[in-house]
Amino acid sequence: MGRRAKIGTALKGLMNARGHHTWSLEELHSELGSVGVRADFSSVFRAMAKLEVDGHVRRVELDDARTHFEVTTEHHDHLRCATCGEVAAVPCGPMASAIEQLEILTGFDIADHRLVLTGTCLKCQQPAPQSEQRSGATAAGGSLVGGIA
Amino acid sequence: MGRRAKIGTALKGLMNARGHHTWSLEELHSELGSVGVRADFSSVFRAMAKLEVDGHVRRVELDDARTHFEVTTEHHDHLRCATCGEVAAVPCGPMASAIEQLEILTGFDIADHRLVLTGTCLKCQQPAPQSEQRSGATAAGGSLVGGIA
DNA sequence: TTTAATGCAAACTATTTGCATCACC
DNA sequence: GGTGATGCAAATAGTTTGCATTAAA
Repeated sequence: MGRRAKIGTALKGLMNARGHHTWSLEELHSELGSVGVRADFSSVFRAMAKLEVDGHVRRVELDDARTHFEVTTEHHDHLRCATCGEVAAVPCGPMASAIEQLEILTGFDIADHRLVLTGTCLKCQQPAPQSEQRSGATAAGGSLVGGIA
Repeated sequence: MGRRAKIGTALKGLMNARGHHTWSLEELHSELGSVGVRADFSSVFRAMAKLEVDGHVRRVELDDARTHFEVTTEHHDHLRCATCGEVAAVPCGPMASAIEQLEILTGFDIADHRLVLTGTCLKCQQPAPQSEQRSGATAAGGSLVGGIA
């Protein structure tokens, strides 16, 4: 088996340490650096590919043009704040009946779905009490939905 | 204004001639060719950018890694057959209550959503009567949903 | 003449791969 | 020694831009 799985391990640790969060390869790479693990970008890429195959992470398509990853949990959808960039996980339970209706309507046998919601999070709806703005998807957040992980 | 809007016009014609369909730049480029209009890829790119700004087309993010376009109609979501690649439009009405629930649940003010469904279309659910399989998103289809355009 | 459209080539971004090397069993 | 992990560099894929040219008002 693997004799030197340092990067993969570090990546898993990193991702698990942050609660729900989605990561681009670039974010993973640079965060890894700031945790003291130097690694080539391609190594991060390959480690993530492996983690994906092994089922530890899942590929997430936001509308970012780049691939994001998240730790594998039960299926859920994503809600992104257009202001601060925070990505929250939302349960997809509320979608169930909509999907059922769509199956009837279209005759498709729907196997999977991907929902990306865009909006404004609670914090950013405030008149900015102490300038809570950010621009990357670097929030520690995800706390909005407790029943997910 | 434009003095020579040939490509843009041809593109609009092409897209309108096909009912609902989503197009990648590559598809647009090659289809344009087979309709007899030679154009550089970058010209197609720019023409589409213009059509988008002018509101004639809309950018669609499937999970394809490439950008797709569709003629602007009322907001709807997309359902892709995993077998034949056909992309159908589905009304997003059934989503309304789900989104409402999610707003309450998360506190987000949801402004927009994007839903991509994956499944098997009616044709491909059959035992393949006369081998109806394709692999690109080249269906003339979209007829499944009448109330869309 | 002025302006937008076009073609060609090249830059860019993000991802992916080839290959030699390295660490660990 | 053998196998997988890693780093470095380069290839890809898709998109986008710079620039000179062309066509129409």
